[in-house]
Amino acid sequence: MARRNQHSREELQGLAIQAVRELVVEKGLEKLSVRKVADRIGYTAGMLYHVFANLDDLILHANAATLDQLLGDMDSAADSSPARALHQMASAYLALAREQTALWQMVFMHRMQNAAPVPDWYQQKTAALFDRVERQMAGLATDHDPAQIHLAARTLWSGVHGIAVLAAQDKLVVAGDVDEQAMLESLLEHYLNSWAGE
Amino acid sequence: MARRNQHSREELQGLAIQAVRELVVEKGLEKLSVRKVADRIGYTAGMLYHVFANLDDLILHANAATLDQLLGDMDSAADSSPARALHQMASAYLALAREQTALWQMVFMHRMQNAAPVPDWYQQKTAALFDRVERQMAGLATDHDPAQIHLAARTLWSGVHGIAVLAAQDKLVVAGDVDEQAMLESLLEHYLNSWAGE
DNA sequence: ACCTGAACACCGTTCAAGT
DNA sequence: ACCTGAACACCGTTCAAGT
Repeated sequence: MARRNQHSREELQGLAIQAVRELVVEKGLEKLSVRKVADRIGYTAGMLYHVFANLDDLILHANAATLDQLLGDMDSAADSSPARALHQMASAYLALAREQTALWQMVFMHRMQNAAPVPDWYQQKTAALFDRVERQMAGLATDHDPAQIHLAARTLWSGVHGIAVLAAQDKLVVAGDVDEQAMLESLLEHYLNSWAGE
Repeated sequence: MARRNQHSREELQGLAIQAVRELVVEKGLEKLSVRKVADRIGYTAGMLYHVFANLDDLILHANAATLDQLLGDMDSAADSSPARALHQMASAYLALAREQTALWQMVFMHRMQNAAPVPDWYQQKTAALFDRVERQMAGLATDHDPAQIHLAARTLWSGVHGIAVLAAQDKLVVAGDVDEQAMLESLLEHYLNSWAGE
């Protein structure tokens, strides 16, 4: 058999992406396979290679949906004062790691095979994330030059990311005796205190 | 054939661990396989299951060597003043991520299969790392209670870890326009400034 | 044009059988 | 007791061939 034509190319992509997200939530990233994705949507594994370049490409597209969701959450915090906005953005970032651990892990822990470069469209999405932070930092300390703001934004957000890593790990590995939300507040308060000048 | 008996059980373990570390440095974690490890040391894959529980167990043992090296580097910084010791420890942590990226990645990015729990002996090694940090933090602010010191140590070190993640990523994915050493100094200076009270 | 299904080159893991 | 080698149940990926 062949030529079923029940779905357009775009519908097929959407179905596959949805299946990836479901499977990863149900069984975890390490159990994900092209064959299982194909099974779930009622096609063969070979078909997916007509619609995606390979498994990495498929995962990247599934991650794009998660990143868009995160960017949306972070944007809805942008109206508050810079300090409040940064707190809310960090909380949104941590919430994803805690509540959607598997999806968060797929975004931030998945490494490309063959050390293949991450495509441009994807890198732009992750760069957009740092931009949101930088913009708020700029509003917080108007006397700092752009290079200082760039460095501080990346420093602060690396810290937030590190806490999210710990939160995701603890949820998966061992229930830690840590309050990640408290760590987040400690980081933001003390770092910004000193950086923005009290 | 069988019963070659050229190596003791302990020698076999050492050979396998060494082969894992070499292979991961040469080809990366995603290319590592039980069969390749066995090939490199001149045995069959089956043999490794008489000496290790499975691939995760083998990787954990290889990671133990890296963690011991890191703990050693961090300990040799313990003589300085608390603030200087923390800077040196953080630099040692970052140096591992930058210079031994593949080994660092295997320690901090490898997830267990089947969501199996990380064994006790391994968790104690990673806990030892936080202990080193906590001890220095205690020396820095004698008026803070143990719970505050515990929280601050984990917060600061999550930040250091986040910067190391970024450094490893940039080295593998795309040469970033970031100076991670400067980020480290920014984090330590500002966080400790405010936390320890100016 | 769209999709299949078989094939290729791999995996981790187990375990009866050889010495 | 020590280790092999074959087997099992999987992988990602390709592509000639069917409709």
